[in-house]
Amino acid sequence: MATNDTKDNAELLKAFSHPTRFAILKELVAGPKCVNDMEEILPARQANISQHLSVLRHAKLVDFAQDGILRCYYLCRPKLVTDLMKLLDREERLVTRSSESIKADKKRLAKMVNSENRSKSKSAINSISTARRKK
Amino acid sequence: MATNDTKDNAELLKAFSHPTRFAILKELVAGPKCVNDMEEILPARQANISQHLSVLRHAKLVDFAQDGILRCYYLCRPKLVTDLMKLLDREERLVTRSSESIKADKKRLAKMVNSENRSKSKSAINSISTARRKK
DNA sequence: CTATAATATTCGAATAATCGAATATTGTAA
DNA sequence: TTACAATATTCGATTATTCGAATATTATAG
Repeated sequence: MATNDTKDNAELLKAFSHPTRFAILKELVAGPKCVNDMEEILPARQANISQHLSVLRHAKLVDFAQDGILRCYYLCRPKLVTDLMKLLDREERLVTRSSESIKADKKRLAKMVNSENRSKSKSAINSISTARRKK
Repeated sequence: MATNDTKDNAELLKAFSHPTRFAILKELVAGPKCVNDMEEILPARQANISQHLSVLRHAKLVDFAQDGILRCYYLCRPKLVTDLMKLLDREERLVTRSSESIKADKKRLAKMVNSENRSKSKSAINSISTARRKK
């Protein structure tokens, strides 16, 4: 059961989560670009862009092809990046829930779990919280 | 044409990009939870979880319903969160590109742009870089 | 070789994020 | 009321990020 790549996932998202790096990725969605080109477009200095590219490289989000003196950067996981961008462009109405609707959910969930496995210990059918404070 | 929500997007992703916050979101995908419940599951102290929940709240990723003394947190943009999780679970083979393939791309792109609008200035059909250094 | 353009790296200083300890708040039961 | 359980907030101290300036590297033209 593959859990806890949580840390890796969080780390990957951290690479996305700086305005300049995000902008770089957005640029690269449109096609490969040299640092040259990026400097024209982004409000950041050469060294800084280089630093951010290095972060993106370590996150395995970009790579580059060298052409003489130029380095042309491209997305090395283009689907991940473009799909993430699309996700973020989507609008989603904010859900609001009442504690009653949540309790109803828990009841439903408990029932399902129950009918799937009648030998497990049951809990939290009426209480909204299933936990007791730690020692 | 809506550009530069870049900063907002980066900020949203920053909310995701801490291991504890990511873990909280993951928990909430399975259903609403009280802080109580989270403390049981996560390797973090009460105050810290509260702090992270506050960050998530400001990012409008979670909200809570109060039931007496309990606060039951839930995802207020569940689709965004679950779809993002799914994206991250996907595997994508890393693309590698040669500078030749990139040049070919640029040529193709230039041709398309050209045939769409013949009056725009053309550039960078043969050079991999389209930019000149700033002053 | 040498000069140069493109890019990377190093190094501090400034800023931001994180966490625990202590304390505050709040709803309810007694 | 008072006490208590659940949660939030505040406050520093620690650590991590970020950025610019200066410098280094590297490929090529001459």
